[in-house]
Amino acid sequence: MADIQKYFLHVDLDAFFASVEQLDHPEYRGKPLIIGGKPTDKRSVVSTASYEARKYGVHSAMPIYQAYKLCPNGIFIPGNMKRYAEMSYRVMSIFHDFSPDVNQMSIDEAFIDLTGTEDLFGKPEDTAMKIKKRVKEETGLTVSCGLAQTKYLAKIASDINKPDGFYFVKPGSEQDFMLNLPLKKVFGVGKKTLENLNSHGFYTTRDIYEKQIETLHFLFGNNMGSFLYNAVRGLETETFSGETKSHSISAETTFSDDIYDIYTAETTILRLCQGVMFRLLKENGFSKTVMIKIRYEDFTTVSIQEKSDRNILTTDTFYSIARQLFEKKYDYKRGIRLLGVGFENITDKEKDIQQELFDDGSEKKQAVERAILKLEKKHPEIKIQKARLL
DNA sequence: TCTGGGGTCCTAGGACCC
DNA sequence: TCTGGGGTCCTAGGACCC
Repeated sequence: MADIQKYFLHVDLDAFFASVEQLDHPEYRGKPLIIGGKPTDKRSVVSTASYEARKYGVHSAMPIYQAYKLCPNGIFIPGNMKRYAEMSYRVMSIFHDFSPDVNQMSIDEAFIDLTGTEDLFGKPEDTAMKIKKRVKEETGLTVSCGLAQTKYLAKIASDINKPDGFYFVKPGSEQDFMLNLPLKKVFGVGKKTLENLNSHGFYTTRDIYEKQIETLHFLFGNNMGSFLYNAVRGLETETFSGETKSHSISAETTFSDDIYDIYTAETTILRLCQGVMFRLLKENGFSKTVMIKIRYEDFTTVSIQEKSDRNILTTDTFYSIARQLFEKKYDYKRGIRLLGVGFENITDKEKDIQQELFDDGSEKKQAVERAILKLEKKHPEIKIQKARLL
């Protein structure tokens, strides 16, 4: 039997937050709509811009005040995550009707494994069309799809014909596809890597293709070198291979004006700790590692983490460690722009039971108490009490 | 015109051990 | 007393993505 042809569809909701708002508010339709904050917000950035707003040059991650300059007649709103999550759920549910293997990557995108679904739904490119149609009919939203034999190529392909787009990287055309792709569209090549590539005379994917792997290793390191070597040949498979090694939960906040007083800093840390602790409990996670992050007025960012010998189970403990770390790290002469806290290396309950057996304090405490009992039996004249009861 | 918030992964250096 | 070479683990910082 020949190898089964694998097919992955990457589906991306077009200008998701803005599109939901335009659905919910007819008065926003056909107008430049910017989700992110009010034009007067000092340090907000654009979360999503409607396609009408993009015509003015507004795009994601742009400071709001800059978007306002480019598009003073735009409608600026803060957004409503609860509503977007609800719509996202509805769309993802549709995907599940077409494959048991749906891999949600974020609120607005997912991979759907269409391998072996031909008997049920027909050719994968037809299935892609059916999915687009159903999403449109049932939610009013449009999606852009990329179809390919690897997730990596499907991901890049979904970006080719946005919005309401579809692109199929046909089996056998993978390398051609990559060699015709602008370098900045290569997923995983960001601003810094692009600059680095340019500085070594690489301006196209073909420039990379023409070099030996040893050269790429030497110039960009083994990892990046191999990644680039494979990517331009359409052979990259590591990027979305799954199996995340670690998990973390964090929260951070940027102050509208830099702060200089410890009291505000500590109050903020407490508030952030409460939120993060709540989220950890909600997902039944356990963590021993607390992290805090400080961004100073000049945008330099430092962080420090500490692994405790037991799981952090209460906000009190979490906060007390976070505050200690803050005091240890904080350079008190400098203004603070951002504070963040988080848990790292989160594990689930089952996995953690093993560790609990030997480093949860309860065993030690028990051992100590047993020792005390023994001692008291032997020497009835000695009375041992906990320090706090004396 | 100074640059959000929530994540994951990679790298480089130091500690520690053999 | 001037010193090798791995291997592994940990930490801080940074690149990248949505």
